[in-house]
Amino acid sequence: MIDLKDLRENPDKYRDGMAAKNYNADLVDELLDADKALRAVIHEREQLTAEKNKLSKEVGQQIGQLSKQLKAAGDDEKARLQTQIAELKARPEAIKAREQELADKVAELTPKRDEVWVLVAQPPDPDVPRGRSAADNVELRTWNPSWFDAGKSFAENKGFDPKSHVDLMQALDLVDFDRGTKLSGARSYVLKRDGMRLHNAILRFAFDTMINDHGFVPVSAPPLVRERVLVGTAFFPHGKDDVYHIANPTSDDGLYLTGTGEAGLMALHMDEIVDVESLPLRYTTVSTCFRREAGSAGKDTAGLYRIHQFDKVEQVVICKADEAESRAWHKRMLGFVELLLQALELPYRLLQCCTADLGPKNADMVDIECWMPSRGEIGDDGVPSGAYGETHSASRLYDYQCRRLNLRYKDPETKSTVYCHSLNNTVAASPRILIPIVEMYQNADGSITVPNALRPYMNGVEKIG
RNA sequence: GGUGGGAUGGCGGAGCGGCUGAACGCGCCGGUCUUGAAAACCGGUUUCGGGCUCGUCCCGAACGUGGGUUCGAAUCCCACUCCCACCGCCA
Repeated sequence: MIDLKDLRENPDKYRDGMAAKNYNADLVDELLDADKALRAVIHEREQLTAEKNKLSKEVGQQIGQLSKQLKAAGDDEKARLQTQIAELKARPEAIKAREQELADKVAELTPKRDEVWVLVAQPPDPDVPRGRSAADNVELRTWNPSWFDAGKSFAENKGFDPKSHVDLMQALDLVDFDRGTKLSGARSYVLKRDGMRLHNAILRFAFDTMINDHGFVPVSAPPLVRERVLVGTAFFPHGKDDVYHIANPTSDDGLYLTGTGEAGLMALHMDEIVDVESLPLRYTTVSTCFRREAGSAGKDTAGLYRIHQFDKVEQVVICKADEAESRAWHKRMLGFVELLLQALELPYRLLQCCTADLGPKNADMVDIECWMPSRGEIGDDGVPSGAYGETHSASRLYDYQCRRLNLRYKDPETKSTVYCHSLNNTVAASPRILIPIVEMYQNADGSITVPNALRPYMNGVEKIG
């Protein structure tokens, strides 16, 4: 949700922001018009109400007195009192009629304004590269473990051609797609044996680093939430198609399954004025995430890349409304993930998302992509080139989300209540991250070496298969 | 699924037609006292909207949300949303 005051003062910033994100910029002017119309009506009504109140104070008590007298009065006095009361009542009653008209108008115009308001996106920051599509994202930097030279092919690095995670894991009975589909349809899977253990190991490792190394507060929040939560966290209305709605044939509890732990973590303090001393709030959670993947039909249908349900360790930071602090946290949160991926010795790159790839709520977003040998173009020899695949996404939202969530703190300097800033980033999403792990750690014989960092979480197992 | 109770400021909690933007307590801020602190005492401390002579300024509105009654509603009536308790059912 954007700041309407700022919109009135800098409409071009929002028009341009919408255009940069490939959204309909006309919505900005629709919002301006709706805002203007509503305010005009509110202003007139408020003035009338004020006048009415003033009159009440002046003549209201008199009317009360006269009404009492009327009851006790004799016939001749009755007529006089009645006239007097009628005269006194005339003005407030005239106001009332007009006031009612205006109140009706407010009731009509407010939802109209709100409907457009939630659709206007946060403008991208000026330093975010402008682009037309994800193809215009900019690589910031890459990292590779000592044993992997990114300039060479997988075979040149390891002495054999890579198998895909699907082939590797199926051969070792770590995953069962057929039975997953039997139970839950397309994009479903069953993890088994050390496949399930590896999945758990990465989640536990990621969760632990956030708690033990970076001081985040571990949380378990409901993944089943009210609509209010998803509107507040800005997943609705834009992303409504991608969310599962839970309902019975006979009743609808109005609950939705969250697509990320971010929703629950951010909504924890919805409608609160948090103590400024408690900021920045740093939360981490591990939760199952549900996504309908509407609109991605036919994309990444094979394997564990794009699935309806997965588990994710997520980090969020809620801090003071300070751009420098917000930006610093963004960098730090990316750093936490880099440490994790380096501990896992997975090649990755940081990708600055361009304006077109941002999503409505973000001012800035940096993705982290891990190298996945099975992705990319398939060569003449039938071997895929390998490619980076998105595993993490770090968003900087300023107060856009907290404004919707009505999440504020009292600034001791200015003594005013201000909306917090919020940020979020993946720590580890599995099983997607099993793809680079399994594929990078595969051996010529089809076995999979367990990354050092995960062995404590696998009861010391060093190799699968 | 059934039956009750409730929703008031940062928090707790009064008020139950005009004197209430709202008692009282806690918290917080400032002051007095003190070498300093605590205690005590005194004063202050809601949010939202609008205005311009942008000032620690003026005006207005708001007691879950929306409507109604009334000259006047936190207070009465209706609907909705949410919370709580008990019973049943399930674990």
